[in-house]
Amino acid sequence: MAEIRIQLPDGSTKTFDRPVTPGEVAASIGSGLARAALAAKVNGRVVDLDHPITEDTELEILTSKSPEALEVLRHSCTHLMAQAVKRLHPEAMLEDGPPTEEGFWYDIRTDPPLTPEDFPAIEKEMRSIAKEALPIERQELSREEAYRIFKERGEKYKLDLIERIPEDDTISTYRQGEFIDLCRGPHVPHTGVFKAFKLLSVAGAYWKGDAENEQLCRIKGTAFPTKQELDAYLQMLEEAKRRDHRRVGRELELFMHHEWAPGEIFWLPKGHLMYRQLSRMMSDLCRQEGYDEVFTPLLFKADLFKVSGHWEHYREDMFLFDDKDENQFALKPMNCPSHMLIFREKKRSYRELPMRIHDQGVLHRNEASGTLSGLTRVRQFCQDDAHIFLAQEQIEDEITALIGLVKRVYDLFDMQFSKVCLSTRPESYLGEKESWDQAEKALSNAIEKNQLDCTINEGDGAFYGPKIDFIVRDCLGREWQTATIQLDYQLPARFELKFINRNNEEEMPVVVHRAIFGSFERFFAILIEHYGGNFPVWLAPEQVRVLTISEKHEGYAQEVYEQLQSNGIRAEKDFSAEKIGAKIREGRMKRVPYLLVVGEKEASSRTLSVRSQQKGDLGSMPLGSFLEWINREKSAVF
RNA sequence: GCUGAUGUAGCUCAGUCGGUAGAGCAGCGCAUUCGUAAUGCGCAGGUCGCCGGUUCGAAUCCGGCCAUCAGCUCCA
Repeated sequence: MAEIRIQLPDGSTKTFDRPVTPGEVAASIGSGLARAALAAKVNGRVVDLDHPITEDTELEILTSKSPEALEVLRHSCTHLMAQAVKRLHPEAMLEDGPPTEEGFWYDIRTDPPLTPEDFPAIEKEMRSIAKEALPIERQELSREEAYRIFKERGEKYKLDLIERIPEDDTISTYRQGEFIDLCRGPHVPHTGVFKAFKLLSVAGAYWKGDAENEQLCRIKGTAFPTKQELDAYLQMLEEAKRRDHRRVGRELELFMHHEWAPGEIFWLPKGHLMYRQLSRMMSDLCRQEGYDEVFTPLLFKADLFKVSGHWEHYREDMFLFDDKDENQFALKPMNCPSHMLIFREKKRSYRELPMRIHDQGVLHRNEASGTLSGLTRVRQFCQDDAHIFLAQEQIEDEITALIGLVKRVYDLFDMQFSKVCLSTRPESYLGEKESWDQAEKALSNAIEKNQLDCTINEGDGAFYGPKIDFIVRDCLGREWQTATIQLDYQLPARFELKFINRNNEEEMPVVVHRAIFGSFERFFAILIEHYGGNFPVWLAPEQVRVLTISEKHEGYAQEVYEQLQSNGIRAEKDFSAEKIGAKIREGRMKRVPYLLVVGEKEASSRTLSVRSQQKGDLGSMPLGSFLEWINREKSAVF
């Protein structure tokens, strides 16, 4: 028999005179490695440790330190959990359980549904299975055999999964003790490797992601190679909760909700001030970028939406009602139709293009009650919305500039996109295939020019045009769409828009829908979590707080306070009878960027002791120097 | 909208077996005048989400509704 040469990552080679498994290779290198091994990478593919190697290969033994092994560990942990659930609830039916970025989940049908109260028992059973150190064995089998096994076990969801496996794919199962699961693997070698896992939540999930189907229990959990890593992760989750915009919003009195206005926001003085700052910043920016700002009606006769297509495609999400004369009215869910009317109001020339209209108007969408959440999903909101009317050949330059603008704005807040997606022509689309191709090309060229790392969502565009979406994460890792750039051939056609081109002919413009923040509400939420409430000075509702050591210094402190006020600084004062430690604590908890301590020393030398929220005690300085300092920070954006 | 959970003072949360409501913080008052994350004492504060039912009696048990939370479907 020919020798098998196995090349290891350090460049060394091992030869064997018979087929081997990665586990055996690991053992031949050292018993420590064999113990630490969770999986292996053979010619770049992650496989089980008992995967047979019959020819020359490149091999890497994966231990808990590699990200691929972590994924395998978590995937295997779904089986551990499923086995535990089956032991405790033999009637449970399993669907699917993949690893995720932060852990794993498994969709399971039980009757009654599982609740968090079941977690301790399941975790206990999981620990006991881990203790049993059951070997995990792969078996490849025929479709019929697989079908028979899961039919016998009453696993109807597994049968459906088998039917959905493509013809020529290998079907495999993994067995550990009495438990068997349909799975392509790979998996860890035995259940003894699980040292640190935790079940986190349970929620409903529609079977096959279809709202028409029954719901299964999605149990989410996470697993790590060591207890320390698990604890660190759980602590990180706790800290993320402290940054949650709903919590910070309440603590800092930025906004509130009331059960009589579900999905709507009461902006309290401090939050409203910040909202206005953001709004003003965006208005200024848009003006600089050649946009004209407008404000348009909130309430329209249904006729408008019949023309725009919203009546047909969006009515379910709109607030509708009749006036006294029984005309049907709707609150606008988007600004685009009004902007079409503005464009159409008079004859337009090619000289006006690109014509850019910015609108921060109030929008209402009747979102399903279960989707509402804090500031991220609301029923009334404003966007930094704009529509750009342009000629087909202007698309690429305009989009290139737009992407640049989006990047500039997010840089300003030190924010990064977790994803940028280009969504292309869907199966059912409107307009000419040629103009779609051209538009998609223009978008991808613009993306390239801006060196954006972009995922292509084939066929995921809107029916009216392709689009680029910008996604950011909140503190809990959930993804939200914020900025968006969408091309539209549909609305110009429906509203019969035209302009007179260079050749004195009528030509239809293309419309670009774009938003940079997306909605102010959602962007606000993400900003809060991004900064953890520690806003930059230009945005902070209270920029400075003057604290007195004792009431003897109130005279001077008042003078300082008035000077700050007259210099346009948003200052507050705390002249209460508390000790300075308590006042500092209070000011820190309210995230005031600068606390100015005024006592005997400061009063006699006419200075201030400055304490920065970010940098701590900065020592004392004259008021003039502080004003200079804070004004520089304040103008960081404007 | 769907599944599950939750709803007690402004906030965070106790409240056992069904017997009529409790803490800390915040607030208010008084004392303290203090040097960089909590001074002390006192007072006040509740239609136990709402409606109905069971019961001699309901925060507690049952039903309906509302809201919130975790997800799902959908979306900025």
